[in-house]
Amino acid sequence: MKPSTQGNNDRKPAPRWRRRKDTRPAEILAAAQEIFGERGYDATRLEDVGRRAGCTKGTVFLYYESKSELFKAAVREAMSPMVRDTEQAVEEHQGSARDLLTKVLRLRWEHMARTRLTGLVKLLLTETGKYPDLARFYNDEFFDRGQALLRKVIQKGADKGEFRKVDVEQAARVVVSPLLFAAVWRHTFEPVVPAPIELDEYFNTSLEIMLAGLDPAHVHETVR
Amino acid sequence: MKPSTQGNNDRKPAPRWRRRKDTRPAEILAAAQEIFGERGYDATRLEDVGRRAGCTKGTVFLYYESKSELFKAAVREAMSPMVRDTEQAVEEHQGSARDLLTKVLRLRWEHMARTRLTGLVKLLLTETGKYPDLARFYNDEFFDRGQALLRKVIQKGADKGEFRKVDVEQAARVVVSPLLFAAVWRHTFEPVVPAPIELDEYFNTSLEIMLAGLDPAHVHETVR
DNA sequence: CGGATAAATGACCGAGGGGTCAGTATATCC
DNA sequence: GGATATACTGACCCCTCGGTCATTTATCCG
Repeated sequence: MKPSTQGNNDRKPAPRWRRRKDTRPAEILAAAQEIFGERGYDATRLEDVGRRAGCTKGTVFLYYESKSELFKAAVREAMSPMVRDTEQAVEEHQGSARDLLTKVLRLRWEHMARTRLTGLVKLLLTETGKYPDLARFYNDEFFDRGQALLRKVIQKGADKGEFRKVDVEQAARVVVSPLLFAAVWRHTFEPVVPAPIELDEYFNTSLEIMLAGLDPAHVHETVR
Repeated sequence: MKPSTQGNNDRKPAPRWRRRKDTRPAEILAAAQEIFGERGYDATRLEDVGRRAGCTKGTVFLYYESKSELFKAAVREAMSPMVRDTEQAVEEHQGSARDLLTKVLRLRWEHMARTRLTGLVKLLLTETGKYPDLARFYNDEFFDRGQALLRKVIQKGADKGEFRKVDVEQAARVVVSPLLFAAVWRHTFEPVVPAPIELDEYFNTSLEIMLAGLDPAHVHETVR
């Protein structure tokens, strides 16, 4: 006798799959976030996403219209908490602009370093080049909001005399670039390079430089 | 009589193509640099490269082994001058470390902002993720050399007391990140966003912040 | 001029993968 | 324990694109 199932009950040969209309979307989304993050947009096969989510490609299409819609959903779900947390932090903050800037950058850093986000941030920065609608989506829904926040913080610091007078818009970009660089680095070069970045050292150094760079104590004329 | 050609000479019906064994490689390389830069690695069709170079896909393969070899050649040709110039600048420099750092960063900036390089730098940072050999190639042949140079400059400044004591390796990364961010930005988001970055403003602001950030005049303790 | 050489072509191959859908297995209801 | 509804499957379609190669055609040379 072929022991088709465990135990004495040979009536339920353990169904090959189950219906879970309500949990599927989340399962698929989680798998998509992982795999998109690991391999990038193009290299992600929907069949693999399905497999990791415990279903088939067909099921993926049952819940998401297309690859690019799935991607957007994955990004949205992963990034929203970060944006929300950061906006809240700015709103509630009492105290120096220095501390606030530190807090905001650190919050972003934590999110990016410790969640599935790393991979997705890198992705957005990079592979969206050939998909203008994805680029626009990311820019409008996330990047711009983040930058607006940073501009606000820097402007506030400048007004209170805690920061130098700088071009606020450009400074906001300068200040995030180390974070973005880290995201790109980790997912592009770290895997092929012997020595990994010491992440916390890197972040702390970048914060040091940024804070010192914005400090008004400076009276050097810097560039000609 | 069928007027096969212009004028009186009906013997040379304008050849459909010409032999140019010696100029083809360069033509193809130039086309490849442009198109890779515009569209990224995957989205680049060798047929399009051929067309822009004035030949067919078949001819491309006559001079380059494969797509990835063509890509490496394109990158090598585009990046070498920058690396060479920068290394030379460091070698020959007399004067303050501040000036040297400024010079090196500005040199890189000029190269990246004004040549076909922008597109390729962005590419390397991004799409190489799924092609480990390309990532390794770029890291070994270019990125590492550039970073070594920056470390040297920063170390020198620290030794002479012109810069603060910082984690040199991390600082070298922080200092380039605005440049890399700009490369990514221009090729990913600028096309889909109304207002472009004011490039020179951006660079100057970033230089300001970096130089001030490394200045030893600072006695704040910055981060806890 | 005409034959030899080889540069260039373009039709072709095959793998890969997004997207579809007829059929099948599971859940539910009576 | 059917009968019905539908979540899920997996084989299939078809297009794209890197890479190949027999054939075509420009050029060289005697």
